[in-house]
Amino acid sequence: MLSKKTRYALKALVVLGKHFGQAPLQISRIAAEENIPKKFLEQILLDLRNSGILFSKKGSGGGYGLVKDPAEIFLVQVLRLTGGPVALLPCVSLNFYQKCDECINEGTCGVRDVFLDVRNATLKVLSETSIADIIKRESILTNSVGG
Amino acid sequence: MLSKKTRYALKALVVLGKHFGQAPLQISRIAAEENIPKKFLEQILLDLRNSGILFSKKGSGGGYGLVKDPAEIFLVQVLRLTGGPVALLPCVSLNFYQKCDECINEGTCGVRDVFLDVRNATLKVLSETSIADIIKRESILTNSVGG
DNA sequence: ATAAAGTCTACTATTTCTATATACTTTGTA
DNA sequence: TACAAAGTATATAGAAATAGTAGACTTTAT
Repeated sequence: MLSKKTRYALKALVVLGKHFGQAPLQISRIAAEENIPKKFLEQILLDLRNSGILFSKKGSGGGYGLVKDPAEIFLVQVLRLTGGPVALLPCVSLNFYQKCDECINEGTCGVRDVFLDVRNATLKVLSETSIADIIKRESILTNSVGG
Repeated sequence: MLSKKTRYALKALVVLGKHFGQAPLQISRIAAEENIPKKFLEQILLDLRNSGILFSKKGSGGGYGLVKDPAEIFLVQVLRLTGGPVALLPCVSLNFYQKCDECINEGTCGVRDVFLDVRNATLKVLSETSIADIIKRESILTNSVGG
């Protein structure tokens, strides 16, 4: 499962994506709009800023905005920045690799081999989908409900 | 990430799969072979027995064995029995569905929509792969290293 | 009878996650 | 220039999940 941190980050980026190119948005506004605890969101957005995908502006009229076009922010990146797991086993992770404590021979481990396939399948979706795609999907879902 | 419980369960089932049709295997032997804490493994195997995929035999000469052919035990099932997550979001899980606390409209949530795709991709691999497949992969990996 | 195995329940320790608190800095504007 | 609006930074607390351990009990083969 994704952590709440990752989920909140995705939701916030979607909101920010909808306002790309406009004036920065305040944390409190995003928090209210997406039902996210404000103080928690502060930390998350700060992280995202420090990793370079958001800019911020202090003081009155300040807030956060996307540095890049939402079409260029892919979900893998967000998961990785917020520490969310892509792989289901540490020994199969590209960015957070760790040997499994109990494992005797990683090179011949059949379990590992299958979860490499799982990781690749997951990664394909997450690395092909951007924040802009999520926004598109939302508008499709909204319109198809409406009529 | 999979829990250790799930990992240990998979490893144990692979060992048991290799001995399918033969005399039952002792917990202590599986634990030793796979570097799994014995007491922890006891609980896990007991769970798997109570859910019907293993049989057990008490007393001297006792132990555990697979009820079904390893070719008929698929990884999805093991993950679900051991509580491991398949979906990355609760609102997208088939067997452990939960509404996301913060979510305002599930039906039009773009994040959810993407993670439905992710779930389907993952599920495809996990529901097509059996314990027997893992054993096959292991022998392929072992032989390709050997020569 | 005894020893080898599994059964069952409870408990504890550790870690990770989620959230909150507090004090500080920058910036716009009255 | 004071003040308020915003983000910055770090620490800490609380909660939940995970991992592992302990101990007493039951069944079965010899």
